[in-house]
Amino acid sequence: MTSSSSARRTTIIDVARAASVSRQTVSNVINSPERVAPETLARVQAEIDRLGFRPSRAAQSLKQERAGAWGLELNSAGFGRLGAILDIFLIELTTGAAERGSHVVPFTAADSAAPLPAYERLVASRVADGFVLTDTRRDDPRPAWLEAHHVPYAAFGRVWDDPGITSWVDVDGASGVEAAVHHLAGQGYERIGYLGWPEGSPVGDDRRSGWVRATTDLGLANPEWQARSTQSLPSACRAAAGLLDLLGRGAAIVCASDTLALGAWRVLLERGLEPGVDIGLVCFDDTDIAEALDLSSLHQPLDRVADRVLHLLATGPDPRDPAGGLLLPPELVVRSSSKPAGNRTTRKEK
Amino acid sequence: MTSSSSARRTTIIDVARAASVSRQTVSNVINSPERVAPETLARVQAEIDRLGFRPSRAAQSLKQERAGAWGLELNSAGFGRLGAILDIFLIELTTGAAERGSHVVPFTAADSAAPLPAYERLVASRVADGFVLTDTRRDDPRPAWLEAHHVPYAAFGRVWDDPGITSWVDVDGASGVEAAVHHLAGQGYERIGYLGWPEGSPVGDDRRSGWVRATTDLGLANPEWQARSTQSLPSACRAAAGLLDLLGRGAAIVCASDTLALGAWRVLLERGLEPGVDIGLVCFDDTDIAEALDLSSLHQPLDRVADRVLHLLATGPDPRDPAGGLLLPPELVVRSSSKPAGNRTTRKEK
DNA sequence: TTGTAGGCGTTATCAT
DNA sequence: ATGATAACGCCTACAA
Repeated sequence: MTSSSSARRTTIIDVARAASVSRQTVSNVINSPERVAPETLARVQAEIDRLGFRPSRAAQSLKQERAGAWGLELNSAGFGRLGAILDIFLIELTTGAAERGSHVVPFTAADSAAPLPAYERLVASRVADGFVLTDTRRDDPRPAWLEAHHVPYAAFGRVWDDPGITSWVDVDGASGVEAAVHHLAGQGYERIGYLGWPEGSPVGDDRRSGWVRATTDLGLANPEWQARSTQSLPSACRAAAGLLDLLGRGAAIVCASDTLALGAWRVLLERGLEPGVDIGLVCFDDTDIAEALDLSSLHQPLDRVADRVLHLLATGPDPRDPAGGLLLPPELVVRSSSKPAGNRTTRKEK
Repeated sequence: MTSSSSARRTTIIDVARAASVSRQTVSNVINSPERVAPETLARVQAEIDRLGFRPSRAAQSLKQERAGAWGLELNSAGFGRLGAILDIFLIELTTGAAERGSHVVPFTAADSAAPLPAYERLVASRVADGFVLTDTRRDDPRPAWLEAHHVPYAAFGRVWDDPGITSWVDVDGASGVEAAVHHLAGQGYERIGYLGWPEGSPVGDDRRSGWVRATTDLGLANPEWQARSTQSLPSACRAAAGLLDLLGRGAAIVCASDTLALGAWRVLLERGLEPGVDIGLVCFDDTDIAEALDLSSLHQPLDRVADRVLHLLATGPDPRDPAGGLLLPPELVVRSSSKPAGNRTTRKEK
């Protein structure tokens, strides 16, 4: 960095002087160009460009009584990192906010189990006009608090506690898994198992329900063909091994996450089976791992989620959408791990 | 979200009225408590707490002519995501900034190859007082531009072009790899190879130099025992396979990244070799993958990097540090992939 | 120790 | 079409 300089940035007054108009006219050129004579407009605009003038955000905020920023709690799940999904979501959100003339202000709560003080600070100091919530959970204290304090918010993830709340967007895990199952069935697989998380997680249960629905619809249902595992690799390997014992070769597995898929992938390797040849594999969340392992996976449309969240923040919940928030379907990215089942007769040549 | 309310937030005047003092006294209570009579202080403080008053950030910024925020370009490498390192760095930076009364303002450049307009906007509108740079590269236009415009900045990553610039912090890749080699040698490994990136990347070359130095120091040097690969898994697998052919069982490999390690890990599995038993493995960047695969890896001290970056921003480059920025050593996290070489005689029982 | 005055840069309102 | 005035909330300097 450099010595903090003395050179004051140019203000609206500098522009006004340079263009020989009042500062109000400069303001009009920026905010209501239609009220300014074309000739004046051009002259002032030229000075604005020449001097590189931009209104001070602080002065605007003060005058307009809005910060022009949305707060985003990082680490609201308490993992100390965003993870592959929120990582990308943050970028989409930041870009989308900029397109709408706003900023994103990330913050962390000292105690992720009791985050409200952090929200309160930002509201009280008027740093954020509202919030984007992520990692919503059952008994999440945030929506109720924000409602009570009349603070705008929109959630990436369902607001579970109150069906009356519609200011959320989520990815439709059930329909995603459903699509994956249909895809695998279309590739010729007839035994399609599910490797998911332990019961009780809303996201996990949602995804599993897609497997139940799709296999039932297709007449391929078998409640035995599933296993549950936490997000640790050893656990995933154990679960995948058990599931593979049940399913046998020529079957397919849909995994609730890429970590689970990594476990399954490892077991396949240990057994000399090749994904997409001996066993079909599709996982959720199109992360680095899925890409690296060339696994078919369900890609979350995070750009659209971010767009919708910003829209909700800007306009409030859509009254045409009274029954609930918006569910966006993930997109299946087909890679080599779900090649047509016919391929499995051909042995791999590596 | 809720209807944007009419309830105006409490201001310093509300507090002044409630406590029957002038607004100036309230200001003093907050900014110079020592100049206020204890009794008055308590009374005013009580009202501040009761009303939940916090100074408006916009008004403060306007008056103090500083935004109280540091800009952070997301996606400056153009990948569309932060990645495992910047993900955590962002959280550390956000937390550290909050401790110092500032915020982090993330932003993206429309064209990550020509990011300066985005920086210029933030400076001109006084949204950010300075910037944290990441993904610094050779011929990076940002440091020079920021210097020229007297905008404070500090980089996570060396500023390569100008050795006179000392406002950066980086992780010492060379010494990290060196430590890894010494660790492996201490575990009894005698053939220690290196799986790195193609020549020409500053970060990669730096890490490789640690391998050269350590193996030379230990008398274990063999320039043949290395392979180069891009960050794609197939490429990593090919390179790892070739390296393993050279090294044979009982050797160890240090990898420049976790993706490369994933490739090596895969090849081991395919050959029925177990990491930490038949082949020692250490990788850089202690990411999810390293954790999931139980690989020993070099953990970057991102909390300290963030702390130092914020310190640099607050105070300017340290004049006691005229020779360059600060290199922090990564910490070796030992997991099962670098168990003592003696273990390799015992066959795995799984 | 406390209070008063002025201004940071902008925009809305109301004149001209 | 353009300009003057006031106000957003706070803080620094100075006055009492």
